[in-house]
Amino acid sequence: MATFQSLPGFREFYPESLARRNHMFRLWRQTATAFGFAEYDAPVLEPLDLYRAKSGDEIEAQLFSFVDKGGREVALRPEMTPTVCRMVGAKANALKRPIKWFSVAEYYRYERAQKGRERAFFQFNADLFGEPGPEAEIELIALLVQCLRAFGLGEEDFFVRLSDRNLWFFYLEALGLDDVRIRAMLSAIDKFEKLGEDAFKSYIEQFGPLDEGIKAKVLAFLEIKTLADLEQRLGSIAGEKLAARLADWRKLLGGLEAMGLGRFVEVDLGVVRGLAYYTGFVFEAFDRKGELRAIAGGGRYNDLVAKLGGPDLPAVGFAIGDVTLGLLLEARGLMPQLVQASDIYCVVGGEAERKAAFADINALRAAGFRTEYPLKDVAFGKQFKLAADSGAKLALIYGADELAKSTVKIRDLANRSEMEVPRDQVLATVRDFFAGE
RNA sequence: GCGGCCAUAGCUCAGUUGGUUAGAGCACAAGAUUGUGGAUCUUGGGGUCGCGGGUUCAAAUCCCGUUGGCCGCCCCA
Repeated sequence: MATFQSLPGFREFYPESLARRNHMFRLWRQTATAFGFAEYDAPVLEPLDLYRAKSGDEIEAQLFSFVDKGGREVALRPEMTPTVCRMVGAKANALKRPIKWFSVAEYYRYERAQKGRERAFFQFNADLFGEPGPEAEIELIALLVQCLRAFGLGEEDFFVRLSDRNLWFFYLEALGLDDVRIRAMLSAIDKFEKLGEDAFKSYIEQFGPLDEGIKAKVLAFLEIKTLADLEQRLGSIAGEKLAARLADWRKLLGGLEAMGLGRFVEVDLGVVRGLAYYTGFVFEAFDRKGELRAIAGGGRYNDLVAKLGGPDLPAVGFAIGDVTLGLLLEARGLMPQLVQASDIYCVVGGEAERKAAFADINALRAAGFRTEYPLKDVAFGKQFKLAADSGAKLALIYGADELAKSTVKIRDLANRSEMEVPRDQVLATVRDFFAGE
């Protein structure tokens, strides 16, 4: 038992788990690149004020923050959004629109670790700046869906819940609620699933009694499951803002439908997303069985770039975490067993044969073939077992017989066939073999 | 930050009402096996029983504290 343990919520990645992590990173990068997003990176340590400015003082309790030796208040980044807003804001005028960026990075939050939640975790982050219309949401939700489908997850495994803070705002406004009550209502709606209908009804009266008719209308709004439902509910309510919003909804869902992704997206106005700075569409991805916490979340944040000192720049973004997605992939058997398989295993007889093998081993490795050999003398029989264990496709046999003839025996470990080639043709023969694979 | 359950080998676990030197399977290593395969058999290494204190002639076992894990609450950017 180790005297020194790793800190709570911080994971150590042994080769097998690092391979799984890299598997995720690889598919995320591949997918984002295919969507035309460019990768960037940024500092792990930031001024504490960056997060205070974005999320308020309460955020500090959830941060790994401290005073550095220069007396600066700093924090390990808990998310990428403020950083990327600063970066984009600083060069907004020089960047081609739309700005489509992504990153894969580690984040740190001082929270109690739970299933699906660690104190240090990785996120895939994608953001699109400079496009105010729902075209941006189409692009991002399509990317989100594809980032999950790339692992082999299907519509039976996950779905995206789509909501809209603007729609709520305009709707509640049309129902006659003032600004303060609208905000209270949004926070209540966020808790609706947990509270249940009765607790919800009393919760929303914390700023005073509320007309039963309004309560009923809010609850009915939460029932909405499709665009047709939404159009029907809003049909009786006049208002330019609501009409424009409805047009955006049609465009967004129509676009996703046209991409063939309609079956992955559900209208669910119960999604409001926390304290957030979100200003329009918001969305979250969940596993279908509802066993895990959110796989991904995001939305529009049109005010944040300006709030952090940049120009007015509309933006939409989302993040996928590695922890919950990892759990889902494990549960669905979609996390491949990524063993480090060799290409070639060299079976060596003794010291003289080893020296002969070394020259070839180095040449094979320089040519990019993953080549292994026993570091110390091992019985021949055991070496073939080691060769099989290594996952190598070929065994190169350097024995006394071969050395005498200046040849090497090459064994195809899959079909157990063997051939003998002159030493100077080993590399060429191996190249041919792997080229033909 | 709050509450519940848990902690024995790298992993999964056994360990009787407190009683000799804490065990098994898997994994790892060596041998059987000096030229051909994921097998088998034999052997071996590996433990401050999470850590600290207490009760006792005697503690893996009982008590207290602490650290860590899992689950839930708060939060979830």
